[in-house]
Amino acid sequence: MLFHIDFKTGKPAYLQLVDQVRYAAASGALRAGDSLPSIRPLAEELRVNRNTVAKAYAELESQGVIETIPGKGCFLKDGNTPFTKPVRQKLLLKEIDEAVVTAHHLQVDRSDFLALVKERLDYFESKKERP
Amino acid sequence: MLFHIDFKTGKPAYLQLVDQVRYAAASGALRAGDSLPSIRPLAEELRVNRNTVAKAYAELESQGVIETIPGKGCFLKDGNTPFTKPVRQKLLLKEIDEAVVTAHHLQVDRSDFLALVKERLDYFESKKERP
DNA sequence: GCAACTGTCATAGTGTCCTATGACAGACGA
DNA sequence: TCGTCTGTCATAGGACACTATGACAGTTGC
Repeated sequence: MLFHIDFKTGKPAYLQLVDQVRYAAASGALRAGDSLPSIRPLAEELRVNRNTVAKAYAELESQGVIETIPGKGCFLKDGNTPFTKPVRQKLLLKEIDEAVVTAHHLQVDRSDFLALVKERLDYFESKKERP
Repeated sequence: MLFHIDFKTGKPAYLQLVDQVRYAAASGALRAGDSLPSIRPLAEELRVNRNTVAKAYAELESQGVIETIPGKGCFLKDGNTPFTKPVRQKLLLKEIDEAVVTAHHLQVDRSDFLALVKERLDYFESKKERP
């Protein structure tokens, strides 16, 4: 099974699912046009309410990650964002800054940090190439 | 004024303050041993309840960022974390992965992403050197 | 057309997060 | 010692987030 909910973390179930779908898309486990599991069976498998899954899918649609067609299902969109390059970079900066600040408090130095970043970029890239 | 609360974002006030103190520490605006603004005056300046500031400071203390001495005040700790290097790297991976996944969905490619990371690292480093 | 599937919406209950008020205890200086 | 500063704790109210239930609407295949 591709997705899993951890009820011990305190993080809302629907957000866990959102993250996992985003992760699956970024790592190539899901590709543009792929259909996502439909709401009711997935809810049953994850032991959550169907509306919890529906909320996750709604959030993903608002983020432009998936497209949902009532009566048919939900599908992964191709990655075209509606934002211009400067806007996209600005959105990214927020998350990068958080990581940089955390690195400072964890006393991870520049070279270690960069090595970690490259390692993760390589990891995602390798998974996309060999699905 | 060093800190500011934006009531429009929906993000809890105390978390905004936590982020700003962490940011200030990482950028060198606050240094080890510096005393933070005391709770009541800061609360008044930020137009929040004093317990909201207290909660932020409590959170920062639990993160090991500051040290609070009842009756005296709150002070920035030196950055020694209680974690071993592998543990610290693992904690960082979570945030790095989030940024990498977001970069994928925003279609920011590897070289642009790395450039942004280096730019931010440089930025924080320069601020630490010239306070 | 019917049955079984898809997602959607309105509603409600439960919990918890966030904030605020008031009273308390330690530290310091006049 | 007294006043005033520091942070702390207990409590409570209000808002909102999260989840759940039930009824609804579009799509597909028999």
